[in-house]
Amino acid sequence: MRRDTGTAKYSIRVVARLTGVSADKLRVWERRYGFPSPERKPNGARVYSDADVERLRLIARALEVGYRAGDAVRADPMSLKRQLESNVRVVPDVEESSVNPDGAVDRLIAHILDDDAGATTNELRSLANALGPQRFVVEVASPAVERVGAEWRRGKLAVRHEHLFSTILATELRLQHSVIDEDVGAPVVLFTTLPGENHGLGLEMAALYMAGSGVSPRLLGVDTPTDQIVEAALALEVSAVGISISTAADIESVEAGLLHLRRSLPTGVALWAGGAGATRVVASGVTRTVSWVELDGAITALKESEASTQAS
Amino acid sequence: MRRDTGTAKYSIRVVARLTGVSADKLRVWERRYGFPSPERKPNGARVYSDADVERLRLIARALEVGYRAGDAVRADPMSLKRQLESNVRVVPDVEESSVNPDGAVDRLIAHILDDDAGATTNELRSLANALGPQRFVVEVASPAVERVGAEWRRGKLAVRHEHLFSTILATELRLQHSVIDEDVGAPVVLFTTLPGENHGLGLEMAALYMAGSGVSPRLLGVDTPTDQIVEAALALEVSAVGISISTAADIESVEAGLLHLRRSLPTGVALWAGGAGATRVVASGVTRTVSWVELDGAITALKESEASTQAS
DNA sequence: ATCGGCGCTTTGTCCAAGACAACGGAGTAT
DNA sequence: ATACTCCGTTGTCTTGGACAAAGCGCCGAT
Repeated sequence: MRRDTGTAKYSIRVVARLTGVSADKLRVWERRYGFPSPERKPNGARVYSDADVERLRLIARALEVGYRAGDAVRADPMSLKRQLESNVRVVPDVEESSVNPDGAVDRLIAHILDDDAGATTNELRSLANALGPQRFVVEVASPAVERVGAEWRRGKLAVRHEHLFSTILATELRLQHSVIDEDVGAPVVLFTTLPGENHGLGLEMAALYMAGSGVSPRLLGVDTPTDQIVEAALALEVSAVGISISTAADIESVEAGLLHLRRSLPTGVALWAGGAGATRVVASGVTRTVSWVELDGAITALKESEASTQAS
Repeated sequence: MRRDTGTAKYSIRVVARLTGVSADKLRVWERRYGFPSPERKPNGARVYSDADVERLRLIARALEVGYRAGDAVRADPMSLKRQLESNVRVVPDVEESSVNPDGAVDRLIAHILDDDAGATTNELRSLANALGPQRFVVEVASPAVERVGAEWRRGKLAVRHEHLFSTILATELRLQHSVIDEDVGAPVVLFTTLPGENHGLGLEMAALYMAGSGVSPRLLGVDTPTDQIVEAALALEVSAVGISISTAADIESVEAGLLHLRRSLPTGVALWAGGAGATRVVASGVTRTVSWVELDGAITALKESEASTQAS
């Protein structure tokens, strides 16, 4: 992302906020381990790059999982990334210090009940750093959204709690997303909702999930007319279009919208229907991606067909 | 507060958190003005007392109102307290900066027309970094939103362009917001929209603007029932509630909602109506903040009343 | 084999003094 | 009045050093 016109530069304070690594730590790591060694302004002030921030986030993740600072900072970023993705706990058992997605949702609910936006944000951020994009979406964000809905139906949470949580989670999802670098050759997928559908959290989660698995998501916001979806898909030359459908959606208009989309989109462009409301979708030519595993399958299939057509 | 020993002791880090005065500032004030001059642990680490924290809070409030640091730190605490209670504003309010969006908005429109999300993001980010939160909102974000609406009405931009731009701008606004740290003692303001209102960009802009001017905004998302707004306001102990109203809003239900809010909220809690649709609002007890200057005025008034009532 | 001490190492935070950019006020020239 | 320069103020950044807490590894005793 954004590497064409001179990469973004960050001061030490901004990097500290973006990565959760204190300014003191950044300096002492530089002194001891040689990374990060940012450029300097004429007066000596450190100027960090996007690449620095990205690698620092990786390191922050490693630390949360149990790596030792020196090892994580000195490690080769690529292999470190592989290590983290292979999901291997370096520290064997660990009385589940901070990385316990199960208790995490409980903690989040408690913070929301307290109307404590700051604590909720902190919890989400450290979880996101520890787990990485995909696990964060699958193990935290998605269950938390369901749980909030359930607690609301049980009457334990008020509407305002749900609103507050949605806002905070959406912010965190976008923040995480904005830091991920895009692969240049990655297939592009357009995410949006049909007219009348105003629930956008599913889009944000899907987008972050994709961004972490080598796909370039493009968000078009909610409540988009079908012809506009088609136009955007053509203009962006996307490989697939993802539609998020909530439980509250009117199934008939959804079906109609999906069929219209399927007819209007080029056959080479896949059409995915995700979200809790997508279980009811039966339209042909539409891939249902209700669970994250299914979404994963769709991504894999997309990449494969991409690779094969590209070979021609 | 006991005599010699036994009072609570705080490390520099804790004091920074407690008072909102950064550790750097604490040290440099000590060096320059002689206060605070805490005791030391054998190894030299500073140990602050309750009295230090109390006086620092006072100083922080004085700074907020416009005192110069050196004066406030050196001032006798008792007379400083009296000064603050007498509700005198030292610094006159801010002169409105000249609205000069350069060609930035034009460039943004061009990028949106190209469906170029990356370039749009780049442009927005560098503008935000260059201008700072408030000027970014006033001189870029706000005019750009208006301009996109105008171009859409002229038929130059399609709905999808507007959706795309809204998504990107909202992301950037939240990103900028997340980098700002909150003042501890800052008044809290709740931002949301009334039921039926789904346009949230105004909220994001207002929130970022506020965050840059010493107020802690709390976003509650769009389309919130009035009783939920009231509950949230009470739970968060906010000083004001900001309602964003778009041009498309139904003026009658808006008026009804505002009146209901005004009746249900404590009299001490201000009620602001902002956004393009707020020009038509006539409800009494509601402060109209249609322009950014008006919002500034409301913020100033809020801080003043805050400072005077806090003298308990 | 397991457990409890005991040093060595790692790591994060704190310290001191200095530098400087951003800002505002005061004085001066146009 | 307006614009300009100069200077004091203020907050944040810098370096390199110090150290406490926690982690880690080793060793001997049970």
